[in-house]
Amino acid sequence: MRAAIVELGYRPNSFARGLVTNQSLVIGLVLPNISQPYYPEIARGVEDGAYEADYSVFLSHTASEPLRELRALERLRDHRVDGVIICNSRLDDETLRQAISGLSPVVLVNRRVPQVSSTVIWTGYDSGAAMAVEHLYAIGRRRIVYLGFNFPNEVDDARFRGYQAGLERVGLPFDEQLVIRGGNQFRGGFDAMQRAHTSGIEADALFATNDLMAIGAMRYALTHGIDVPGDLAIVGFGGSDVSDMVTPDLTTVSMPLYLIGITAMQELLQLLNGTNEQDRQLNIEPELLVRGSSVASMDFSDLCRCSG
Amino acid sequence: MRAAIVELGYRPNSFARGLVTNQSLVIGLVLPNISQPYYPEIARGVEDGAYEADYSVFLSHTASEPLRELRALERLRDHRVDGVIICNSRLDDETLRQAISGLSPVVLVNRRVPQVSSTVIWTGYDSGAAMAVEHLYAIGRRRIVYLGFNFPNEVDDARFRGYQAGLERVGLPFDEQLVIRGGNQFRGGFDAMQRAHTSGIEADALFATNDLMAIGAMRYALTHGIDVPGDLAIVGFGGSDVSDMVTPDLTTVSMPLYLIGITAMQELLQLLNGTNEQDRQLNIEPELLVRGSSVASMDFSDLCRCSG
DNA sequence: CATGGAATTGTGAGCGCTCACGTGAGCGCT
DNA sequence: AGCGCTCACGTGAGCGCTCACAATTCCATG
Repeated sequence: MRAAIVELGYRPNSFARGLVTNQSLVIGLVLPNISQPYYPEIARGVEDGAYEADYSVFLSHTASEPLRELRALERLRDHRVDGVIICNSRLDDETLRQAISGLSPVVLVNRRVPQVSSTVIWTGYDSGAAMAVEHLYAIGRRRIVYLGFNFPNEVDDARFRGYQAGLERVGLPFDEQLVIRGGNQFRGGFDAMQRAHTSGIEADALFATNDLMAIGAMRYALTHGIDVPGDLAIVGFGGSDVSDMVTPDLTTVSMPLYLIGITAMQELLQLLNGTNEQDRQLNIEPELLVRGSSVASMDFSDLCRCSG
Repeated sequence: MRAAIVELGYRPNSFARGLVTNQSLVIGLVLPNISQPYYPEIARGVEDGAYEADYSVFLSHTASEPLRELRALERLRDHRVDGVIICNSRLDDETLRQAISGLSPVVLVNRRVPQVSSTVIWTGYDSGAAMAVEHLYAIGRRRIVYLGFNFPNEVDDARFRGYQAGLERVGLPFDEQLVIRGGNQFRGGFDAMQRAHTSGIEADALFATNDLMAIGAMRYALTHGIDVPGDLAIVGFGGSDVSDMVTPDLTTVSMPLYLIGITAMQELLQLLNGTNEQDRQLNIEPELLVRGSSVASMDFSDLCRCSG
């Protein structure tokens, strides 16, 4: 009998099974842009966690458009997914609250919504930024620039608060003039640095809200006679792969993205099993990788983390 | 009546519908590693194509393990997906042939399997590599190193053949001594370049089989008194984001990854509609981005492609 | 040897949909 | 008015599974 099942290649029909059990063994992963840094690594964590637990994952890319995110969520509901992980939702609180309500177990990554029952995974953006400031202080820097986004963003705000908190902790005054802003890519960092430089800003360190902007700023500095880290120590945020391919290597606050992904998945599974109560909030702490852009160069091979 | 449907929030049950229609409006995307460069961009193309056509996509990451790929394919079959896109399959011909046979419409990306009915999307690795060689020849270089993988790989082979073809086309002799190999990451390129340098290789140009290795080699060169592009012109392959964040910017053969993804999806949709016959093979040609690592530096702002 | 209870096997309803079919209304024509 | 036609609508079977319950088997015990 059992042998016959194998021999005839019988495979249960998931539609029929789902129809009666009302579960699909599928979860949905919603993120703004799968081809932006960070997200692939989170997705990998989610995928690995799901694979272990015999779940499959729907990938929904929203192109950072709220409307598309909403449609994606609807589609997931129509497909009767068992749960959903939403990264950096672009929906406003009210819309998100409504969309979630029909979806049962939901894990939110890097987004907090009041009065919604869902687990939240939050990365220590604030503490990471404070860490960067303390590091720069520890190596003797006293005038630390904050390079942030030139548009409103919850995550950039959190890092900015962390920057301020870090200054306070080491006893440095906050100076509005040391805050510069630009687009969230390489070019944004380059241009912001250029404006700051030509307007004669006085600084000996720079903390950027993400790695690309830090690299852009570093590029400007190096091509305009500013030595890094001699004249200007630079720290980025993200821990992206690029950060150790530039010269000098970029000191960066590294987020454990894979861990975030797999944790989100595990939390979801526990919600599915009923092992966990709702409304948990988990903080995942980043880590400071000290490299050549903040500390005078050592032997290259000691710094290189690539395994080849 | 129609109003009542909307008002009561009725949504058809996809299980029941699937049970009778035998289609799921879902396709599977199988790839070795979602967090490696290139794949996210392909995935984005696939997702966008699917979204337009009201399809959802299952993401299956195989961690480059054949066994896991096989299990992923089985799971997709169990979920009754309507079609599958497989990128760079790690399965051997026979296993892949069997796995595919139960899956109906399949689009293979960067993998050709004899005697299997499936559409194949193939990137012009060979022609792209030849393009790189011709470019290096055009700027006066005559001793062009090939930096490849130190393990067997179909795609690296194709680029190597292209390199040889390029040499032949411009009338340069192939020299075994100019072929160096290493691991497929930054460190692999760095180390291979180091070995070549210490063993006293004579060369004025280098073509690497991917961007990371090219950047590794460039890093070694720059930190050991070899001027790039003065003494050594370097061309990479891939067109990854990193390539224009290093100094100097890396000349690279850029693959239209998004196009590959969306084309794969469109081919699959046509297979699903029966609009297309099986066994098509599509070639997608790469493009050479000439930048600072092969051509003496111009004003930086002209070279920067970032929009910020 | 009879009998109770556990273990195994068998049966059928129903999950929510689609699709084929049957019924009846509606229409234009003679 | 009567006929034949089309079209709208209602009805019911069946997709393949699970789960509750009935039927049967089997063994251990009095």
